[in-house]
Amino acid sequence: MRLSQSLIPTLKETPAEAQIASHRLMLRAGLVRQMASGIYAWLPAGLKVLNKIAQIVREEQDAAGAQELLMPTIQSADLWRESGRYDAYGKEMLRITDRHERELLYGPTNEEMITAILRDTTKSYRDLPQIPYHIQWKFRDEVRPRFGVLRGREFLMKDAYSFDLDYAGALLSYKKMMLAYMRTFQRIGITAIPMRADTGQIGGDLSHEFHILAPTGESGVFYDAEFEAGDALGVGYEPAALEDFYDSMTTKYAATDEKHDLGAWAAIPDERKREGRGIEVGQIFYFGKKYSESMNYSVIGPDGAKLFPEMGSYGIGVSRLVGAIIEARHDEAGIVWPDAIAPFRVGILNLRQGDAVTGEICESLHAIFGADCLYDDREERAGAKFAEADLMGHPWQIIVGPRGAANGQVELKRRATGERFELPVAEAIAKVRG
RNA sequence: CGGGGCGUGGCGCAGCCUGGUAGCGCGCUUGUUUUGGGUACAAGAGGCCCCCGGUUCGAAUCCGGGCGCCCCGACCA
Repeated sequence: MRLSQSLIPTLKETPAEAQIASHRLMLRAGLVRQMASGIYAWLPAGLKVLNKIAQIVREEQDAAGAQELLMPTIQSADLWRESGRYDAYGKEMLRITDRHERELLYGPTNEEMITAILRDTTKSYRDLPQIPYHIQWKFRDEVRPRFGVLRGREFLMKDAYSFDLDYAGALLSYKKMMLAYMRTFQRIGITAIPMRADTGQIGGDLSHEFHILAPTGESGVFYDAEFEAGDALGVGYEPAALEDFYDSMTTKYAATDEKHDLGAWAAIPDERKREGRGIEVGQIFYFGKKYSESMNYSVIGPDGAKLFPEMGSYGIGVSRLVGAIIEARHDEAGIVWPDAIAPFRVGILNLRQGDAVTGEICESLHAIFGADCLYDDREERAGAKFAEADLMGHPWQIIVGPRGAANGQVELKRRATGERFELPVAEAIAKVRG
């Protein structure tokens, strides 16, 4: 992609409304534009990040045995009356009336709808277990939207729902999702820690929140340093491995300030105590038969008797993750994207636009990296290009100046560490490719 | 939902108190200059001053109403 032809409206100055780092940087780096309070348009670079995160989430959900589908954003009020949540949900739910005076709503979550779908399509115990999921926009009419996409009203969420025949099955689904989540966050390139949580609005009795560590996080978190060493990508879904993994996640201490237990905390050796701030980017729940019973969803068991499935639900805030990752990964100059989700893996900086030698090298690099690179081919000074590349946070920068170009050398800069290497073009390419 | 604040070119702001035909910096366009960390000079373009109503010879400015947005708190993927 050529920067001169792209729709990436970077800003030199910070818009007045943006208070926290991620919001400022998302606006300045041209990822989003606010369209209304808590409602954002995703511009090309922002959408690339969103899509890359969604793709990792999707791959890990699939690996855990979940199946993707897509439910609508608009739902019927009647569905919510079945579970009793239409009245219970309150003003956060955006209620809509159509031309025939039918009551609709913009979905804040999908337990009712997915239960209705399974109720219509699964009749026998042989049809379960199932873990359907989708990645869809949600709307919650927050009293006070803030922090950019971290607390928007419209947000993109992955929500999965598990349906099992009994408690043991439900617990297994829960454990699979826990592993899928840890694998997902690790692949994205951030540290996330599961913490025991209240079940809130959704109801139930087993739940974990996933917090990623960021100095500006909304909640205080306390955890055992051993979480930092975990490697979920090395864990598979075989029963024994899954069991061990789940135990290791749930027996170590981790809590938000709300649930902090001073007694248990005291038992941890001082050198393993970690305190910080966290941003919640996901939550998983087991809630049993709450919806299957209230919505009269049963399947016929092996003995011919009705059986109400055991359910759980599993959310990841995809759009929130974009903001949360930036909170965790930025410096004074701008964003420091993890490699896996950067909008562009590499930025190419032509320090002397119009020069035949630098131009030729840049064009060839551009041809090689294609959509994975952003070629700064603007008629700008070197300083401006450096500043924008740092702002946009490309993991790698290939800096092509007249000095080195004459000798076939370019400068490779690693955004995260600031390391620079003077290299022949071919070696720079190889290094970026890893 | 309680408390506070703000709406003036794309962005950041001044002007408003003490009405008199709108200004600064950045960005944008053109030219010259510069050429490795947001360059300098010059010439330009761009504004229903959030909306409606009122007061007045005259309203960005005063008065009334509305809408939008932000911040603090309570609440939340």
